[in-house]
Amino acid sequence: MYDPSELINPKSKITGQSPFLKETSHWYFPLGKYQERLEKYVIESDEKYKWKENVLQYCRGWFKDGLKDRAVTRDLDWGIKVPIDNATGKVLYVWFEAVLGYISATKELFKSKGDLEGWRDYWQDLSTRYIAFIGKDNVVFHTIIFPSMLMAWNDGNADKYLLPENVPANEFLNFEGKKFSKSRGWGIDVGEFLDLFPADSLRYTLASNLPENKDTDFYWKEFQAKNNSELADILGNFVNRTFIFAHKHFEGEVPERNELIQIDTEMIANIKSYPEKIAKLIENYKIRDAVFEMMNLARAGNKYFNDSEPWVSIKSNKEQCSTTINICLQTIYTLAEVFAPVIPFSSEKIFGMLNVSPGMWNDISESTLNSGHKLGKSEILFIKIEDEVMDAQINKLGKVEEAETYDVPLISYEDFSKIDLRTAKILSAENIKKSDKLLKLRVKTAGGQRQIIAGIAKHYKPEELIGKNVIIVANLKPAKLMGNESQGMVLAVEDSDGKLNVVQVSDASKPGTNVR
RNA sequence: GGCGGGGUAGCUCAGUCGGUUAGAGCAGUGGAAUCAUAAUCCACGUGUCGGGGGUUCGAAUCCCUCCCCCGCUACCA
Repeated sequence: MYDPSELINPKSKITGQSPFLKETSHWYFPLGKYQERLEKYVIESDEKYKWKENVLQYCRGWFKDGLKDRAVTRDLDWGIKVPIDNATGKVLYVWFEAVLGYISATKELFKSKGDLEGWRDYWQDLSTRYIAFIGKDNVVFHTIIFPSMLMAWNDGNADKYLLPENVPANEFLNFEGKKFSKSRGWGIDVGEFLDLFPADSLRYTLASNLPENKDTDFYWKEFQAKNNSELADILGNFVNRTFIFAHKHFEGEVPERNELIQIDTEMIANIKSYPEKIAKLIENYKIRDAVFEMMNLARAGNKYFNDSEPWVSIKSNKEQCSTTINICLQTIYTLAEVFAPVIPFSSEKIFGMLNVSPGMWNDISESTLNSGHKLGKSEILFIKIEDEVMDAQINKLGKVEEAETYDVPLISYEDFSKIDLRTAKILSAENIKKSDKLLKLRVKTAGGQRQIIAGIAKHYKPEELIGKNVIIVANLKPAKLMGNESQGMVLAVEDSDGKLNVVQVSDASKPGTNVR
């Protein structure tokens, strides 16, 4: 990487001008003044709330180098103008302004609701837990810069702002092995995505593969697999088989829970332990593990259903069958509760199918549903995504990428020099009988006149070409096209409409001039 | 260049302040069952833990070195 001042003879790619140094002045934030307090803040927050190791490392690195005062203004003609008199042409540095934008946005939100003070609950109420979920590139702005700004304000004002309790930064999410890039068409727009697939399927896929420890990728195939073999096959099918069974054999009601045998008590223990386990993981920002455990509860449900064999006991021991279905339904209630943060729409559907309203997480118990409670209508929760649908998305990507990639074999200068390119003046042009593509041209070039057959009849009328100065490949081996010998080739390029345009040169070049 | 993170099974990822035969899900192979969206359940992993060197009774884990990927490093948010 070069410093701009080290470049030799630099030029702007756009204007061709050379950059020059100029003097300017800026407003600075005295970050150095806050180092001690910031270090204390980070250490204490970590002790209290257990910060992530990578986040701590970032901070330690900055502290070790020593915090330097930072310019918080820039000379740009766009951005947030510095709101003081002698600051014309100055805008706020993005990270000095963006973090404040979080507060402004909250204020705006409440203002639009007609509540001018509501924003304070989020930024100033001591019971608020301020947690910054961000990507790895933003760590220092949320652990050092913004907290120092808030400290500065808090020092001089009565209304004090909260500092983040934790900044559980994630790494980056990539797309099909490469970085997202709007300009290169690599990725998919969320809105577009949601037109095609359910939000919950996306939410589940993202949550179960969150880049908590390192960069991860979104793959269409993985999305399909997660939707089909986890959401549909494991969770969806467990819910579906239970509901169908209850409607078919128990009149759509929650059946009695009778005498418990070992697998019953084991499953009941799961209903109690999973929410606790999942809650703990979420509180420690281990979302992936939490999501995995959510699905494990559905797995346990399937296993319980399988091992209990209600399709056998319905005939031989209806009381036991009744117990099995009761416990399966309680499990489904629990699944709806624990899955709610990840797949809220499906969760709501399940509550509807159970004909109950969602409760509080801490109230989840093994007997939330009373026997005799009437169940709602059951429906399929997740539709599987077919291969063809997925392939269509993948193919779409390939096309964009192909068009953008320039990957052709290199040739040596020697190879290039073998090609004899010459200017040529078109003296005459005429259509060739029985051909709708070819034109017969007479051109003047090096070595006198010659005949060239060009495949441009669909793009030019003969008379349009006469007198044009073009470029030809002069040493191409002669070939016969539709019975006419062609002694060379005219260069042409296709425009965005698919029309061919012959490459032209100015009249100043004598016909036969070498093109280099 | 400096700082930080990462490189572990076909794929996506856990595990890393040294310690029993390195794990999970998916995919794959075989079997069981048939209530269910042909869904479910059970069984099956000889992986150069990026390469090389070192410390140690013992290294994916600590140290050195090299390679590759990502982020930050005063004007993209």
